[in-house]
Amino acid sequence: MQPAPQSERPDDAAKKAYVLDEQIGYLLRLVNQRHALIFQEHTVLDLTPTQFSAMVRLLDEGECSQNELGRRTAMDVATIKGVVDRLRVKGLVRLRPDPNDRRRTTISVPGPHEDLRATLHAVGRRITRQTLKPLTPAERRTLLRLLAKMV
Amino acid sequence: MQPAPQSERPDDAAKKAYVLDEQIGYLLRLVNQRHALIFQEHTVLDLTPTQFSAMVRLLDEGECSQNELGRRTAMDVATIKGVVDRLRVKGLVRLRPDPNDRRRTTISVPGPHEDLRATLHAVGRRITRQTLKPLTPAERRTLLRLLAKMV
DNA sequence: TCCAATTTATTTGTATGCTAATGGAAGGGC
DNA sequence: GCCCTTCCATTAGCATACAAATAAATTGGA
Repeated sequence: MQPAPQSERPDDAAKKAYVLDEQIGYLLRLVNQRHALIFQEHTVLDLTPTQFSAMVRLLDEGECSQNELGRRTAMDVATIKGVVDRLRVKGLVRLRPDPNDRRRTTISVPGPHEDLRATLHAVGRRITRQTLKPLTPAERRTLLRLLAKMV
Repeated sequence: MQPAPQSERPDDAAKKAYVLDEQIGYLLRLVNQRHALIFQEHTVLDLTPTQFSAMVRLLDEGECSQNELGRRTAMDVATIKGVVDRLRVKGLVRLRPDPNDRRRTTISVPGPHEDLRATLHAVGRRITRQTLKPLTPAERRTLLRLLAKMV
C-alpha cells in the first residue's frame, strides 16, 4: 500500500542505503569464518589459529614470559593464559619460573626446533594460499596491504 | 655463532620467508580486534556486533524463525540461540510459537520500528566510517570488494 | 631506603562461535 | 497411511576474546 519508505526520507540523496552485507565488520566476520574452516582442514597437531600463532612466535623469536608472548601475538593476558595452558597439556610448550623475576613464567618449546618450525611454516603457507584462492595475485597483495594499513 | 639459518635452507630461492604478521588469518584477527573496540565505543543499547546484525536483519527483512535468523546473519544454530536469548532478556525481541509449525519459534521486534531502525543504521554507518578511517575512499571500496569476493 | 607505580600472572564473568548429540515435528515418496 | 528424511530448537563441551579485580613481585623516584 505504502510507497517505498526510502522515497519519503529526506536524506536519501545524501546517504546510500545501509546494507549489512556491505559493512566492514560483517564482512570480516564472514571471511574469518571461511578462514577458520580452511585452517581446521589443514592444521597439524590439532593447533587452533591462536595456538598456531603462539607456537610460530616462540619458534621464530625464542622463549619468553607468558605476558610477553601475549603481546607478540596480540592476545589479552587472559586469552594467552588459556592458549598456553592448552599447549602445555599437549606437551608442545614447557613452563618454568624465571630465576631473575619471580613474577614471570618462561614459556619455551622443548626438543629440536627446526623440523617443527619448517612444518608449521609449510602448513601456514598452505592455509594462506587456500584462503586467498578466490583472488588474483595482484588482489592478494592489495588485500594484505590494506588490511595491514588498518591495524 | 652460526650464520643465518635461512642461507642453509635449499628452498630459499623459491619461497619467501614465512612472516606471521603478513598472513591473512593473523591480519584478519588484528583488524577484527580493532573493529570490535570501535564497535564497543559507538554501539547503542549495549548491542554486540552479532546482536546488532540480528536486530538489523529483523528490522530490515521482518520477523522469522530462530534458525532462519541464524541463516540470515551467518550464525550457527547454537550461536543464534545465545544471541536471541540475550536480546530477549534485554526486551529487544519477542518470541512466540509458530501456529503453523510447532517446531518453530518466531522472533520479532516489539513496538514501532522506524526510529529504532534509523538509529541502528546511523550507528552502523558511524562504526563503518570509523573502522575504515585509515584508508582512502578508493581503498575502502577496494577492500570491501575484495573481502566480499572471498566469502 | 622507602613508598608509589608498574608489571606479571591468575581468576571471574560475559559473549561469541563451532561440533556433536538429542528429541520433537513436518514432509515426501511409496 | 507409513516410513525415511529433513528441519527446528535445545543442550553440552571446547576454544577464543575481552574487562575487571586481585595478589605478588619488581622498579623507579623522592
